[in-house]
This record gives sequence, C-alpha cells and structure tokens, in this order.
Amino acid sequence: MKKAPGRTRDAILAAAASAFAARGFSGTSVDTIAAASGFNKAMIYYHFRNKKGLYVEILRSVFRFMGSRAADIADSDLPPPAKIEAFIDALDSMAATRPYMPPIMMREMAEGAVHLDSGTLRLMAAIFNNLRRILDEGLAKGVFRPAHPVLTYFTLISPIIFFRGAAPIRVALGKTHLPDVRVVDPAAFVANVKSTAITVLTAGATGARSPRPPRRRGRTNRPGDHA
Amino acid sequence: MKKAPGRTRDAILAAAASAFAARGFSGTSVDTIAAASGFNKAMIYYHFRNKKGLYVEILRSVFRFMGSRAADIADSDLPPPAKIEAFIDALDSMAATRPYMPPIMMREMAEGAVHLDSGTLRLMAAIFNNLRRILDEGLAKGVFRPAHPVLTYFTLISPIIFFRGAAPIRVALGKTHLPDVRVVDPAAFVANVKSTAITVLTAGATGARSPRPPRRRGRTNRPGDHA
DNA sequence: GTCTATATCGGGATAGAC
DNA sequence: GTCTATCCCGATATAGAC
Repeated sequence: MKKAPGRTRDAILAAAASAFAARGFSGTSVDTIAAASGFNKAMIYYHFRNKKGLYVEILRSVFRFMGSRAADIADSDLPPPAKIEAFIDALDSMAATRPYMPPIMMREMAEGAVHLDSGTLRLMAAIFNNLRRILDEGLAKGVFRPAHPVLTYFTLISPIIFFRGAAPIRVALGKTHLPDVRVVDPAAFVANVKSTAITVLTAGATGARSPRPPRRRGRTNRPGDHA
Repeated sequence: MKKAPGRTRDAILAAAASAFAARGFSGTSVDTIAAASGFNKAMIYYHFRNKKGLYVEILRSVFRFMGSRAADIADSDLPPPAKIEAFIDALDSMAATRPYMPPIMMREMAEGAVHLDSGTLRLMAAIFNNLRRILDEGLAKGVFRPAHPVLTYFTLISPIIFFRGAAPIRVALGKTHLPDVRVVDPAAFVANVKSTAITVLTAGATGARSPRPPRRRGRTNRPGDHA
C-alpha cells in the first residue's frame, strides 16, 4: 500500500511523536508505535537504530525547526518588538501545528534533558541565542529596556508551552470540575502573552519612539470574562 | 535501624517522589525506589497497593498541600494584590522546598492527567478556584481589572513551575553551551513574575484606591511592565 | 524494505519465612 | 513489619524468510 521513498520513515516518526508526547519515552512501547504507524515493529529497528535513536531523532527535528524559525526572525528586518511578537507567534503556531511538541518539551525539561546529546543541546542553545540577539538589538536601538535574557526566555516560552501542552487536562477539568469556566481561546492567550512581553520590554526604554505602543487587541481582556 | 511508626512509609514516599520526578512514572522501577528508600521492594507493596497507588498518593499530597495553602491565602484578610503575591510566593517556596513538585506537575500536564482520579482532580480544581476567588474579590473591590481566571492562572503558574522544573537543564546548558550567560537568581525571577502579575491585574482597575501601588522591588522590572 | 517468529531480560507483583 | 525468592508478563531487540 504505502511505498513512497522515506514515507515509511515519516509515518513512524509521526506515530512516535504522538505516542511519546502522550505517554513519554519509557511509557511508550515500540509495538505501540509500530501499530500506530501501520508498519511492523521490525521496521523501526530497520529505519532507526533503536528506540532511543528514534526518540532523539524527533527531539532533534523539533529543536532544529524551532531554531531555524528563530534565526529567520532574528535575521529579519522587522523592528525588535515585532520580532518578539513573531517569535511568540512562531512558537505558538508550532505548538498548534505539532501538538506533540509541548508535551515532549515539558517531559524533557522535567527529565533534565538526559536524552539530549551535545548536538541537540546546541540546537536548544541556538534558539535562546536568537532571542538574545533580538533583545540586544532592541536595547541597542533604545526600544527595549535592559532585561535578563534567561528571565525573558522563560517568561515567553513557558506560558505557551504550558497552555498548549495542558490542553487535554484543561478540557477534562473544565468538563468535570469547572463547568462554569469559559473556554479560553488560544489566540486570546497568545495575544495576552505578546502584549505583556512587549509592554514589559519597552517600558522605560531609553529610546524615544516606541514603534508599537502596547495596546490590547482582541478581547483577551474585557469586562466580564472572569469565570 | 529505622523503626518509628510511619517512618518507613515516609521514606518510601520521599524516595519515590524524587525518582518519579527525575524519570517519570514508567521510567522508574519499584526496585529503584526500594533501594533509594533503604527498604525492600516488598515493603512498597505492603504499604501501598501497587506502583500506581504509591504514585497517586504523592500526587494527592502535592495538590492537597497546594490547595490548602491557596485556601489560606484566599481566606486571609490581605488586600487582593498582596494575596496574589502570596499565592506566587507560596507556589515558588513549595517548588523550592519540594524540588520534585515541578517535574511531576509538568509530567502530569503532558500526560493529560491520566493518573489523576476524580478526587485528585477536585484538589486541582480547588487551587484554581481559590485563585479565582482572589480575582473576584479584587474586581469587586475595584483594585483589579477584569481578567480571565484561566488565562491568569496559567500566566502565574507556568513560569514558576517551568523555571524551577528546568533547573537541571538550565545549569547544564549554562555550563556547556551558554557559558557567558549570567546565572539567574530564583528570587529575582519570582519578583519579576509577581510585579508583572500585579501590574497586569491592577492596570485600568475601576476602583480609586489601589491599596498597594504596584511598585517594583528588586531590579527585575521597572517602570510600566504592565499588559 | 517488509514481515513473522523468537531470544532475552527487566520489572511489577506475590508467597511465605521470620 | 520486614525480608528473600520467585512467578510471569511485557517490552526491547534480533534472526531470518520473503
């Protein structure tokens, strides 16, 4: 049925990503992945060295992709605040497009990145460094105030990853124990993260012109959207 | 050597919490926990039903503790902004005192809370509801603007959990790939989360008197980090 | 490249002595 | 309450046919 070159590999990778996201590395059996991919278990060992090899391959692609997007944004000619917004948008759209990313990232964080070889760690560091470049540029241009890059990094990344990654538990809790809580639109959440970031970064900057005054768009924050 | 009543149980719980945090539920073997606790594997099955029973016991204690702290704060007579700060402080001090908490929470989020029975989910919901009470009180008193509780919840929780939970990878990355990055003081990070939260919540509130004008302490944050 | 066995072993769980 | 010994399933990994 399925014969295209590299197709098998991709099917396995896709199935594995979802499975690893849902149940973690050791919680996922190779048989499960094989079944989900539509192929046999032996194919996994044919295309990848072993279970960990498959897992690391996924991690690498995740961080590589994020790193290249971050580099594109940092290299662009957008003004720094727009770069920050683009950075957040990119992160969120990746999380939305590839729902396996947030859980996998959360698990790796919790695990202390023991599965990450030096090359993959470099990819992670690259993402951070691109954010740092944006911050430095904004500072040099006088549109950002000084901000610790690590602190900023976590403040931007964590809400997106957490919100997207916690989607299943969020809806489960909403249905059973918090039925009166209005569902949160992901776009509203992202808009909120963006406007928060911009305001924090631009407030008190040395430079005169704040190229994009922090206004709220969307109805993230409107009278009466409390519970 | 160790004979005090309930001491064995506690030793097992402590060893299990660390192990589960580091390697997850299925990544941790019962033998490992037994060895770390100083007891034998059979003792685990004597004191707890099975591996999952032990795990759920830990989850329950975590959420119960957080829930009771949150309730205390919500019930206190502090002004709402101080309650928010106390809420954040409590969360962070729990994460600092019990380093196993952030990783376990991150893993449970990623897993969609499949290990959580209805009772434990109620405990989680209780934490959220206490935050919501604080927000409602602030709104009623005119010191907070309307804010969606879920959005606020994630914005407060995720940076703390992420930052504390990612401590191992943070230092590892810092040493190997980002040697020039200044180490972030957890206290500075928490201060930043607090001042951001307060400013966001109080900005544009209807009420006249803001019982605690959002001033920043520490140098994490300065003029106008609202949004 | 893809499949069907199958070897091998780790780990959850229990029996039963002390 | 605590230990040793053991059962046994499930999961990684491989051999080898097609």
